Amino acid sequence: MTSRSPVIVWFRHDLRLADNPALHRAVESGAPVIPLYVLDDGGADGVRPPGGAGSWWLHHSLERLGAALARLGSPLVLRRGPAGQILDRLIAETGAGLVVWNRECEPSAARRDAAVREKLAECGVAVESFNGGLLVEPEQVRSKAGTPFKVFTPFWKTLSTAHDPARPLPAPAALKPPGSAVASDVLAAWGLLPTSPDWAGGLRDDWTPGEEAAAGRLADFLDAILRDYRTGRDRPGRDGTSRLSPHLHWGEISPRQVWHAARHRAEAATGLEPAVEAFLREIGWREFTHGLLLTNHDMRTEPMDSRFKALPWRNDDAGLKAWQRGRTGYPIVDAGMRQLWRTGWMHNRVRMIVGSFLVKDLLLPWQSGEEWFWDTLVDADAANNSANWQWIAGCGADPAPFFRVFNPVLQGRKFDPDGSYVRRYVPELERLPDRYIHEPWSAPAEVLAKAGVTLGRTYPKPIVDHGAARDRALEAFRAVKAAGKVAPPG
DNA sequence: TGAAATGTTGGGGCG
DNA sequence: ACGCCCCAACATTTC
Repeated sequence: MTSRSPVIVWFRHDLRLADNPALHRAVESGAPVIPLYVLDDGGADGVRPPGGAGSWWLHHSLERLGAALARLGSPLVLRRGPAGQILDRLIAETGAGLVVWNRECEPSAARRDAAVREKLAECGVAVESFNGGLLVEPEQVRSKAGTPFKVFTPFWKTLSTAHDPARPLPAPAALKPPGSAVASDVLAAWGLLPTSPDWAGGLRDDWTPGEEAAAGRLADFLDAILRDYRTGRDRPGRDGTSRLSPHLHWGEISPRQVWHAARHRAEAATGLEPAVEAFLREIGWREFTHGLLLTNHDMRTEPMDSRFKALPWRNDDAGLKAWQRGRTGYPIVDAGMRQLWRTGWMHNRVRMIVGSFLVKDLLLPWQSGEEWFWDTLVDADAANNSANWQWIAGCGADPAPFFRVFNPVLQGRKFDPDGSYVRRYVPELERLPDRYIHEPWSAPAEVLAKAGVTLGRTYPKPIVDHGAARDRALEAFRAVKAAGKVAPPG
């Protein structure tokens, strides 16, 4: 390959300049660089297109990336359609001799990439791929027996001690543009933003997509939030988590950047080590769920513990709708679902509570929760979303025990003791005293009246009785677990 | 990264 | 002073 023959950098979930191995490789080659993003929203390759909230994020992230690439000298090329065809055409137009990308774990994307690679090889175009999205490639984290870990803790112990995540690569200083301009779609014409109605106001208020904002958020988190992370991360009414999930999902920041920045803090300041450990452990869960995709290709739809296929899920459209819209009558659940609907994100503690409520209290299939989250979360991620739903349903790898049923009142009292989270997202309960904020149905009539609450009118009555629902779930789950058990000898 | 039921303990009121 | 009971606080087990 001559240095005149351009290199195509195919961007996917790596919408950044810094620590981007594929981009770095292209720039190092000295050849002209053509940055490309392909939107395959018809799902021709079998890759699930982003949902509504994800599309909103993608639009803005591409906007930022495009501006940054243009500043460096080679604008981002946007094309729409099946990736293989798009690449063929672009290679024909530009004479590119090398295509580079950072690898994806999601099975249909990996299949697509393998097919593209093979097809390009036949035409004499080289492909190089890199690990840009994980601390360590999942194939490299193995038990002593050489098998993938099924339990998180030993996985993380091995990864964090036996491996040393690579140092982040610098962002390129400049890009050599191709000889002549390459045609690109206009981003606005992709229709990734909502129009009628424009429901993205809450997303705009809470989020700034893009690499610069991601780096800023990491710095703020390390400066101001990390110190109290171990308790603060469980308090949804506070800004106590990193909120990096959408930035990580879209690759605006890499886990290696996060890892090294956090480790550096732990070395520079005393007393931070436990907080850094707790935080990086969460990054570890991301690694773990991505690795699961390698051996569980249908993790999105099929329970990893196949006994759960027999679970007698209910069919209850009204219940599902009440859950989706935050009208279950349980304030902490409704606050969570409304935070999701309004801002495209939900605090992790509350994700567990609403997940438990859907799967255990309503006995509705975890897949319906997965689908709703896919459409509404800005950080919706094939690995995390599926694995975490399976975790809460009890059918995943290293799952929550089936008998662990969250009590929405106790969880509310414990993690939102002053009711600030509920009041922010369920304003019709704003004036209820703390004592009743998580269980309005047990407030005396005069307290409700004084707070302007009429149950069943201004705020729903609970759609299920938690105690009874818990018993129902335990019975259903116990039967399923027992059915698959091998009878003990004797 | 639970909750509820059940068991244990120890202090204090009281006869 | 002592035994008895009550019950909160904590620990254990069970789902």
